[in-house]
This record gives sequence, structure tokens and C-alpha cells, in this order.
Amino acid sequence: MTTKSSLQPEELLQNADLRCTRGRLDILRVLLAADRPLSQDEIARRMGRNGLNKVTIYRALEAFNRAGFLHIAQVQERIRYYELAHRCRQMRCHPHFACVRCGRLYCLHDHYLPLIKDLDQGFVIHRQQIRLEGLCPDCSG
Amino acid sequence: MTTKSSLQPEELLQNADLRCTRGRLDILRVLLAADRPLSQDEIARRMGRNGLNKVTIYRALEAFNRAGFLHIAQVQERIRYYELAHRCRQMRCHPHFACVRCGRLYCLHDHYLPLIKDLDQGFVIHRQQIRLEGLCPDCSG
DNA sequence: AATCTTATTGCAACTGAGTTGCGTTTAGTG
DNA sequence: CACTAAACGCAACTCAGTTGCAATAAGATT
Repeated sequence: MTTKSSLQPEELLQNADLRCTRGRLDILRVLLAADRPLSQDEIARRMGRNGLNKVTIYRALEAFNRAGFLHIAQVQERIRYYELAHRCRQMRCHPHFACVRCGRLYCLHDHYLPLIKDLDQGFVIHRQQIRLEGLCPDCSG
Repeated sequence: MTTKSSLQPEELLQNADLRCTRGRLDILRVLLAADRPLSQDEIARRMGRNGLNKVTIYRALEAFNRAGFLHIAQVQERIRYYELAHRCRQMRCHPHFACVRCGRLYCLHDHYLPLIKDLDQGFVIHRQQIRLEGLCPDCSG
């Protein structure tokens, strides 16, 4: 959320009114050292033998996410949604809007963004997807 | 994929060398009538009492996806990936690149797109996410 | 330092979307 | 009508993520 908040694990926790336990500090250290988003499983593995129970890790991540200094990359829902591919451009689907309250998924057929370009050598793009998250008209009233 | 291919269920199947069974035609009719991406469960419900087994629906959707005229909206992976929120802008995370071959998820910190605007009245955006899918340098060689 | 409150943790059992194996049915060709 | 491979149904499975509850331990208070 914030671009220049502190990156000290202790401060992150204190600012969010969370307790500075060894386990949570370890999780944060792992995430700070990571160069890409990690799954629960990867986090656990990188914590080594002094690792936490997976339930505890999930609950910590949930707390961090609520506090706003951790993001869940890509998507909330476990469920896949399917749609016909007409109305999609080459490599670009129309964006989708997911309502965080009612869970509905809307198509934004009229709101294309340009395709990202100038990626590093070697990346071959098959598809670009855009997802908006927020409140839909029914739920924002 | 294509913008102006036929929308006749029969043609979609024939062009893809798939058999025109009643079940698959029903799935396509449901998807054509839908105004948003649907989950397997929603598709099954909309097919009514002459519905298919859920495994069969999954396999049909998989075949449609392989043929290219159906998209899986938003995401492939069942697993969630977590990352700290620094280096994200207000409402916009940096894009991610998911390699379809090795499964790795890369952060594209230097490739922001503008925030989508001019949404219909009532939509409140909390966050915009961008995901690219394709082959990473390790896998495209 | 001892006590207290409540956040954090671990364990076991659960949930449910999606998958796999395998035997049966059926579309569509010959 | 026969044949072959695609499509289908069923039962059992996988496994990321969740829930309930009792045990532990921050850290504030006395």
C-alpha cells in the first residue's frame, strides 16, 4: 500500500499493533529477502527447522494482509471462472472487476489497457490479464 | 482469441474438431448467454436437470480452453502467492509474469500501466492487478 | 517479579474445487 | 451396421486453505 514505509520487521508489526513473535519476524524476514511472491509452502520451507505450523503461517499472512503491508498476488478466489474468448483481443482479455463484498465478477469490455512491452530479453508473452478489485454499484451504495 | 469467429455452438465445436454432443452444446449455450465469467458450479446449475457430471464439465472446459475459444478468467493456479506491499503504488501492484512452463512468478517492478478509469457509476476501485502469462527466459530458449 | 489479558500457536479434523482411473456410452466415419 | 476414439459417469482421491479448541506466551498492569 505505502511506498516508503519502514521495512524493519519489528516496525511493521508494531505499527500494525501485532505482537513481535519470533515466528512472525521470521516470516517477514523471509518475505523481505524474497525476490518474488511466495506461497505458504515456500515460506515454510525457507523458514527451515524452526518453522511454524502451516495454520499459523496462514493466520499470520492473513493478519499482515489485513494490516495492509502484505499483498496476495494475483487473486483471492480459489474458484476458476470461465468465459468464451470472443470479445478478447489478441493476447489481451478485457479486464474484470471483482467485487470484494458480493463476490461477483464483472466484464469491462470497453476498458482495454495497452499491452506491456519492453520486457527483459527472453520473456514471451502469451496473454495479459487485468483484474480490478473493489465494490460494485450494488455494494458501494 | 479471435475477435470475429462464429458464435454458433456447433461451429465452435466443429472448427475445433470436437464432437457435437448435447452436453457440450448446452455448456456453450450457457456460456454464450452469460454476461460474465461463470464457475463450473454456476454452469452446472444453469444447465438444469439435464446437466452433466461435474468431471465431464471440467473436461469439456479444458478442451474448449485448449481449442482456444474459451478463457479461464483471471488465474490458473490454485495456490496463492504473498508478497510485501512496499514497491506497490496506491491501488496498483506491479505486474506479475507467470511462466506457464515452470510455474515461476516474476515481479515486473518497472512496468506499470495506468489505472483504468471512467468505470460506470458506482464502481469503487480498491486495487488493480496485472498478470502476464507466457514463457520466462529459462523456458523460452 | 508475579499476575493478567488476549494475541498467537499447534493439532486434528474438516472443506471443497479440481483431478485421476477406469469402465461404459455414443458421435460420427466407413 | 460395425468400428474407433471421443465423451461421459462414478468413486475415490488430492491438497491448499479453514475451523474449533485447548495450550502457550507477548507485553501491559500491578
